[in-house]
This record gives sequence, C-alpha cells and structure tokens, in this order.
Amino acid sequence: MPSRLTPRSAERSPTSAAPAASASSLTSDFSSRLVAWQRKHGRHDLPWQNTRDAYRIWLSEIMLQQTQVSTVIPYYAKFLARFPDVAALAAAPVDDVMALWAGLGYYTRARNLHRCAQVVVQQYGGAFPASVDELAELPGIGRSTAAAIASFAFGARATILDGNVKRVLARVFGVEGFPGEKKVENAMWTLAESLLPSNASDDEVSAYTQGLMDLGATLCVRGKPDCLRCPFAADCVANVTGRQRELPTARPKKVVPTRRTWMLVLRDGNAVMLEKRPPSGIWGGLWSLPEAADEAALATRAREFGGGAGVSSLAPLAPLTHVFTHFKLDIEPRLAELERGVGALAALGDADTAWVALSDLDSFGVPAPVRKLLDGLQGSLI
DNA sequence: AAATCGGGGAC
DNA sequence: GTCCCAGATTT
Repeated sequence: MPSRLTPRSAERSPTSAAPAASASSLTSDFSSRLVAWQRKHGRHDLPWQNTRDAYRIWLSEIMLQQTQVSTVIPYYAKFLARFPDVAALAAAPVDDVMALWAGLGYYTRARNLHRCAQVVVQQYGGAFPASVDELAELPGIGRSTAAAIASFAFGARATILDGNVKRVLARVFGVEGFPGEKKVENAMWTLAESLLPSNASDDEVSAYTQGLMDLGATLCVRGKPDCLRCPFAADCVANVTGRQRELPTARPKKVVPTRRTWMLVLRDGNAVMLEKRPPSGIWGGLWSLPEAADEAALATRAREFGGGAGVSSLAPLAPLTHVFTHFKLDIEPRLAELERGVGALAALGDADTAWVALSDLDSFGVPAPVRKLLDGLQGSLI
C-alpha cells in the first residue's frame, strides 16, 4: 500500500528547468510510484534477493560495486558454496579469498571483504550491525553500500546513491552538474533522502531500494533509456525536454598520461617466475610478472632471478596497452629462458617470488592483462 | 576509443 | 574533509 507521505521540506532540486508545481507533486509520491513499479516490473529472482541474511546481502553488494549483475552471479555462487557464513569467510586464509575473487577486478574489495568478515566475527559476534552508521564503519562499506544492506536486511529507512541512482535523479529531477563533483553529489544525497518513503514496512523499504536499482539498471540506462516504459516519463525533466543524453552531466574531459613498463617472462620449461606486488597501488597484492623501468634493468633482474643457472638474452614479445582510468600503461614483455633448468631451486626461500606452471595460474591472483599475455604464451608452447 | 563506477588512502 | 585512484565492461 502506498503509505501517506509526510510533507517534505521544500527542498528544490538545483535546477531551473523543472516546473515547481510538477516537481513538488512528483517528490511527494515518488516512492509509492517507484514501489508500485518495482513490484510489477522490477527484478525479483536475483540470487541474493528474497533473503534477510545480512551476510548474503553484504556479499552481493560488495561484489556489485563496479560490477554488473551477470558477472557477479557465478562468483556469488562460488563464494556462498565455499563460505556459507561470515565465520567461514573470516576463518579462511586471505589468499584463498583472493584466488576465488580473481577475475572480478578491484581486488581491494576482496581484501576488505575478508577484513570485514573478521571484524564482524570479532567485534559483533558474527552478526552484522543493523545501523547504517555502524555498517559504514566496516571495511569496504561506505554510505551507499551501508544503506543497501541496512534497507534490505533490516528494513532501515536509508537511501542508496550509486551510479544508477545518480542517473535516475539527474534525469527525473533535472539535476545539473557532474555527479562526481562534491557540490552536486551532496545535492543528490539530500534529494535522495527527501524521496525516501515514510512509515514503510520492511517489504516496502526493500522494494523501494530495489526499485531505485532496477529502474536505473533496466530502463533509465545510459545509452538508450526506455522512457516509454518509465513510470516517471510524464514528470521526468530529461524526457519532457528531450535531454536524456545530456543528463547526467558528463565528467569533464582530461588527457590521460601514458606510462611504460618492461615485464619479464622468465621461463623454465612450462613454468614462469611470478612476483608478488606491493599491497597497495596498481594490482595491489596480486601476483604479476617482474617489472623494470627499462630493458637493461630488466635484463639485470633476469640474471639475478636465474641465480646459478644461465639466462638467455631477452626476446621481445608483442607489446600490449592496458588502459586505466587515469593513465595508459604500455607493457613491453620480454621473454628469457633459464638455460640450465634449475629455476625451481633458484628462487626458493623468497616469499615474494614463485615459479608457477602456466596451467596453474588459476590458483594465483594474476592481473587480467598479465593473464592474457601468459595465456598467449601457453598457446605458443609444445 | 571513451565512459563508467563506491570506497579508501593520501594529503 | 577533499581529492585522486583503481580495472573490467559496455557502448
């Protein structure tokens, strides 16, 4: 049932485009219309829905940060099978968690996931706290994820504000400005809070939060929003004014610098030398190929890794470019072979290096471009 | 080729 | 408090 909504403070969205009368009536019944739409047209059978288990909800929300539903589903199933509850996850070695996470990206999420499980076990006796503020203190959980968990698991009246919601709000209410900008984001938080349903049951709260997500993910998409099916089409500033492509305001452009690195593929038969990266920074904590800032330095490292065994000269492999948000990375791979095949002995005793069979890369967390490079190498063997 | 996207750490 | 960074995917 659409609950009667209490009068809102006269928050005006920071736009002059929305007619005041239309904006205020929309604000007052936004939540009831969204809930009605969600119940009829939203998603109801995702693997992490239809539960109030905060562990399952938390796990899904962490995985869904920066990652789409279809990608998350198999990982979510793997994690639940291996770690059926927060205590099992907390008790596992972090390397097991990293290996299971490999391929999902944003690996600090995996380390925080593990840390968070341990905090929940040690400080909360294995039960997630129910308040948004306590949830947001936990590793890997910020304001939006805390609100998602609190609303789904505990029926809390708290709003999410992720990329989908920012897009919906910018369009429906005509919020101008790049949402990554502090001022604009603050305005969106205020607007989102003002739209929450009052006196809603737990089920209504869940449907509202899910509705925000589903509307942005299924109708109000970036490229071609399906405005004909949208419950807010008649009131939506972007739709009414034909500005779907201009809202939300795009990030200001900036030129990205290019960096170049040399990577060593040191091979001993079917195995390659991997090196564990520092815990923070690019690919933090993952296993990757040894690097150097130029070819000569890489050759020196190759000889050092070779230890007593001779090492061939470096042979160029096909260069590749990996694009991050803030820079491009040109990778110059160089192949070297151990000449006397004692590599397995050469690096023993060093916790930051490992000889890994190409067929065994799955059990290590390896960055995607490095994995691709090594997969190509495996194809060329035999 | 360009744009996206929540949280944490640096500052 | 504010700014800057991370990586895989979609468009």
